[in-house]
Amino acid sequence: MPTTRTHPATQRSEHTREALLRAGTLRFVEHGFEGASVEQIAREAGVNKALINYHFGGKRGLYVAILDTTFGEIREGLRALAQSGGTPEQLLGRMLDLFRVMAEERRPGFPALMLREAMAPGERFGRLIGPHLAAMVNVVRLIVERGIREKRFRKVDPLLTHLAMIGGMAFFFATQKGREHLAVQGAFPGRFPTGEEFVEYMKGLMLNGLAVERPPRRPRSERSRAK
Amino acid sequence: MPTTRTHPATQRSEHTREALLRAGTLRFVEHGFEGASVEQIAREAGVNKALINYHFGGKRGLYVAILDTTFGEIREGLRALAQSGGTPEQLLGRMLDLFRVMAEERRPGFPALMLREAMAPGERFGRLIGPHLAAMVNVVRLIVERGIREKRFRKVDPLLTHLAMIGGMAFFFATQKGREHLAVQGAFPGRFPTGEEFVEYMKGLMLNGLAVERPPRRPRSERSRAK
DNA sequence: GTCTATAGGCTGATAGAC
DNA sequence: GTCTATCAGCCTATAGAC
Repeated sequence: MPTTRTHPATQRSEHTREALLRAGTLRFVEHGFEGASVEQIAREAGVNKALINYHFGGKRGLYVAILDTTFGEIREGLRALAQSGGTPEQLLGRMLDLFRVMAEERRPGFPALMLREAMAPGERFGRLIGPHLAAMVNVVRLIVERGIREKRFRKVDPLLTHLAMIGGMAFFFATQKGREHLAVQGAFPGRFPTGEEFVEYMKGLMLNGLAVERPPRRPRSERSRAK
Repeated sequence: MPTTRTHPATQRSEHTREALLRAGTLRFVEHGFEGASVEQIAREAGVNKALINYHFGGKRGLYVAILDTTFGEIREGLRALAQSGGTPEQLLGRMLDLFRVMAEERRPGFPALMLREAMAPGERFGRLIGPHLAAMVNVVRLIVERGIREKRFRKVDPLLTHLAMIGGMAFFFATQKGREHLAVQGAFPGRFPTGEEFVEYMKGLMLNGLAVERPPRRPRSERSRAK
């Protein structure tokens, strides 16, 4: 079988596989499954295009392998997070940090992969991505439900909370390149916020937005400026 | 010229154009530009595929026409919103309502179109979508800045506010079908929230999250349950 | 304006030498 | 495992009849 290695991994084949996974990720993230071509991926990986068929059984096989490894890693990170201690506020913050690290460092482009799959749900969507997404929803749900139980959060819907928070994050990181692109053309207004900036903003928004006590409608006077 | 009509619009050609625009939107939204085929679009529109070239000058021409009309309408709605009166809170709420109406009724699929473009920024991205996005950012910026000036909002960054809010909205509506799909397979946890539900949630999150007075860290006792 | 027929390019995949 | 050569299929676009 091509996809499961028979020889020790200390061979050129390992390099080939990983080069294809890396180049494939880049192309699939930017152009989607249909938009990417195996020739371009192979060229970018510096290997012959026939090797995509040999190692992964075809274009779709490469794509599935990429989704698998990517979301497997995300899920592992979530598992560790769910077991760690702290207040619900801290856990939510740590989840946002994890998302950023994955999106910017460990698995660049994973938000775009996720979004593309969710927008064009084929058969594979449910089987492949579904369980991983469900795990993500579940972590948020546990945190939010605990926050509510401990009277730290308002009685919000955990699923809607997940959608608003993770949706905002996925959108931001999936469209970072687009903003850069616009920036170069001078077509985008204002600054080009970094991932860290956005994550800090999101933490503030969520923690204030979820907090129990409602602020008074009329502000008395100017106080506590957010730095 | 094919794209600008010379004859009165009371002809079959008008029907053909609109059938192609409608079918094209569906296909482009679901499969992206590369993933959609003109043959399928023409079949779905019930017209001959050569007419795509006649009326729009080709596949790309049809796509551009779709982006143009879609985002033109969004922008018009925003213009009206910006001129209407009310508190910053009301304006933000009305903007979210407008987004939902556009995404679910007037221009189904527009969030997906926006996302796909933003994820794969080509040359046309800046020229075509850029100005429309800039207009969107600008409306949020004006509202948020007024809210801050009037001491109703915290001193938040308007651009980050826009990204979190509109990003969450775009994500939600672009992935609605995906959730339905998962729901059928039983792979998605929990309910399947409607657009209206999500918009109401987002209003609450933003207004609480942006509000001036910070809630105390320790809740005194259980009060004011959010309905 | 609409349709049929067809051209021409590109894509993913495979057979077979090394 | 890697590479070259090649194929069949699909896709967009066009020419020309009506």
